[in-house]
Amino acid sequence: MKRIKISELLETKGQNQEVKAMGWVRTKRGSKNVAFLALNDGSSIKNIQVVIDFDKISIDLLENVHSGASVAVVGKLVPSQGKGQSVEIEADTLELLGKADPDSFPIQPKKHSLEFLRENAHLRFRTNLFGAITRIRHAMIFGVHKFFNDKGFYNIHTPIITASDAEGAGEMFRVTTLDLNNLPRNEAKEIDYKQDFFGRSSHLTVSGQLEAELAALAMAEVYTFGPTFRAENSNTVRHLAEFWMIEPEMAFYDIHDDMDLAEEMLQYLVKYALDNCKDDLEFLHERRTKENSQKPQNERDALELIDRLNFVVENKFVRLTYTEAIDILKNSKPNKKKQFQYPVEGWGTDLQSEHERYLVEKHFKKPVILIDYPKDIKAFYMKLNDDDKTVRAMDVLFPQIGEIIGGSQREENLEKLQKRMSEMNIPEDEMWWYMDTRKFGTVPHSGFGLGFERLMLFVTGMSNIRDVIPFPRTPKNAEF
RNA sequence: UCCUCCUUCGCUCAGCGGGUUAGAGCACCUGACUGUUAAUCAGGGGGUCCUUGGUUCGAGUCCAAGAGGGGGAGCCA
Repeated sequence: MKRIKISELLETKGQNQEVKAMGWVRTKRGSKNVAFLALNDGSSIKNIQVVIDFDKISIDLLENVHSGASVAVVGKLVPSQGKGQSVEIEADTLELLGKADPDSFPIQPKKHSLEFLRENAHLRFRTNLFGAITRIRHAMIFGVHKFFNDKGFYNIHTPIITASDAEGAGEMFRVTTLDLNNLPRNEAKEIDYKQDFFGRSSHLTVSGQLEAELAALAMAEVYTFGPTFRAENSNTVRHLAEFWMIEPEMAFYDIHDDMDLAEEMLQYLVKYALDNCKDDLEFLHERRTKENSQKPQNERDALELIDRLNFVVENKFVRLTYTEAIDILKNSKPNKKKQFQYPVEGWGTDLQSEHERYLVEKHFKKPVILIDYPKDIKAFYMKLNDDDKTVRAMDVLFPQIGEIIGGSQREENLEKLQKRMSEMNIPEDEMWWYMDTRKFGTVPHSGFGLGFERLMLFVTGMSNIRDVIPFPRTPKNAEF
């Protein structure tokens, strides 16, 4: 007999038809004549109730059925006599597939701390919370590809191992097959990477952008969606050493087209979650609301989760220049009252996260896109404005997350690019292939990077990035 | 990397200003209960109080170092 997914069973009318369900027991409740199993198979946040009548099934069979055990049930799908569900299965046979010894199985039908579940990341999929996050994560991945496919973008697999360490997006993980106990040296006593696997020094990618640019300057509109690695010693709720990044790159787009695309994409993806993950979002909404009610008034969310998502879908993002932002911040109450840890003094320094949070959460109360940053605090490939002081960079700032997107119009003029590279000590000879696109048929083009897990934080309302990726990689942690 | 807090049965947490046999809820086991909704009620078992060293007549409690973890900051997506 063929198994039917629980999500499908829950949508079906109970008409005494014989069905088979397989899954993991969430809870077991019993009384003298009858027992109830809440069964889950990952297809939905909802469980199906299995009714065990001791006249039909021996009570001994239930001896090893505890939370976490896997079972196969064959029985009749009937309308439920109880209140919490519309249908249930009256079991005719119950087969224990795998027991879960309650003395050692760590996931119990109760609230666990997120820290505890992180240490049990191999089993945390078995909880309502991580089931919901996992389904939403899948939907968002699918939504990303659908968005770009519908717009005629091509997906490009950019390399995960790269030999260019010129980009400066962050510290890199070295990739090598050299014997670390016996490193080959050249005449200058330096490590001789000529003898390494690729014949040169190589690393895990920190961004697919440069390669995506190469593709965009032929295919016009492309995007990458792949793993990205940063060997920075960042210990925060917003950083991972291994994360997934979405990087579109578009020929013939200027910075304004770039911002339009970023805004459209974020709204599309949030709406995609609202439309496709209703049950899971409602669960997360409830959870966050409960959590909120236990916080002091001034730390509570202004909007509840689903309202916050709707708000982003329905409202235009605010756009302003870095210079305008500095003016607002300089004249802001917290700055005058010296409540910022880093006072806003002059033009030219980067904004601290407290400043970004003030703009988004207090001043505008909307997502904000900042443009035209000072050139000295941004990367070499960003297009210089006519003022010679600022570049056509844009950052999208979100409530509670901070920077969710960083992007720019790229410098397409060869001479200007070379000048910036020499100013910033980027070796041109390693980047000959990048320069070639500016030599041959260069065009204005733009792109941005979206940290997928940061989007997941926003959509799920979770507060730690380690909880929105199945197996987080952070400093001192690569378990599982 | 810096600042700060935490580590007590399987889980979540109490534990006073050092002083008898270290507590509770959940889970587990036993029993009760006419179909329960993280069922309920009664009883039971379960602890190298993170590790090492120190102070003390006496340390879960105080001090030091180490390990692991949380939160904040920096770097960024």
